[in-house]
Amino acid sequence: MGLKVTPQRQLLFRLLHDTSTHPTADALFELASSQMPGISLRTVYQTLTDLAAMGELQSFDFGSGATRFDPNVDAHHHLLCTTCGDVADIYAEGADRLRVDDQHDFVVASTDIVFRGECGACRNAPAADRSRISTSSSTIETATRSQS
Amino acid sequence: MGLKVTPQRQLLFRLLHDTSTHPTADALFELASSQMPGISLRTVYQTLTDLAAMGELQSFDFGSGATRFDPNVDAHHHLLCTTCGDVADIYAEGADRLRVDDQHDFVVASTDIVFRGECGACRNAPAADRSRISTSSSTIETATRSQS
DNA sequence: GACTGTATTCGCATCTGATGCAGATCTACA
DNA sequence: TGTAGATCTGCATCAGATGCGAATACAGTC
Repeated sequence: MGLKVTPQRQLLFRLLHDTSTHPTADALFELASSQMPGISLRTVYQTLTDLAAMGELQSFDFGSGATRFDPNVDAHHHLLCTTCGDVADIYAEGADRLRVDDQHDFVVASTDIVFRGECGACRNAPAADRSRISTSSSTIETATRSQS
Repeated sequence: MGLKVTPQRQLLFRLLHDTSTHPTADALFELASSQMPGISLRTVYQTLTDLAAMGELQSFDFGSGATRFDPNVDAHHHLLCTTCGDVADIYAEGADRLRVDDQHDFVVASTDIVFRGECGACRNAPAADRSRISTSSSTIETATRSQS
């Protein structure tokens, strides 16, 4: 017995897979609300939590305060632009050769790698434009907060 | 003009450097309160924020919901035990050979690497002990919720 | 040692992200 | 179609974190 198919779940699943950003629950709620007025933020949280528990999503926290969700469940890593807050998936070269030295008695289950820096769009954008960028994507709100 | 030397700052600085764990603001507040009753949680947050801004501390968020602070400001990485929530510093072999492929137009400023898994203490601990320890990890709590 | 300007501390209010709960609603199966 | 049980929703609530203003304490000057 899997999860029941409800319009809310269908919508959220579709929205997640249609976006290349890594939206927060709140950003997803905004998106969903525009297509299904009345959907509850509580439902968004619940659905995301369920999907993550089922392994259909990965969830991350890049220190912005809000959890981000990623429908890409492959072993992959992330680029985080500290200017606009955008997150991109990446398969980093050399990641499989990382080692924890033996003096640490530790069994590694997974390895999270986050490259922080500046994306091309932000580097090329005039300073004046940057604020515009950071308010126009769905990840925005995180970006503006992190700059304060 | 640097920061003024106050007893609160001296205490917090000492506590941070005396501990090998990576305490949260709240944990540090508990510690500080035992040695300086009356110290304010607000002061702890303020001091940690100041020190981090000055580069005397690194702050991290491993997805537990609470920011952790680390007086080790060298370029280093972390082991996170998903059972007990403990964090250890590590200098991972191969980290300097990680590459972001050229197709990503991205300038890397820093690289965060977190190895998630189980520490020796938890692996060797009797099962009965684990539940006592395990309340601090958010990943666990997420997993258990999803089953309800 | 006393004085003074200013940084710091502290308590309270408040914000954001997230979750618990219970009643209303809806899905899926017989 | 009827029904059991899952799901949705709104509200209350929690934790971590921060803003603000008044009280306090530090550090430099005399």
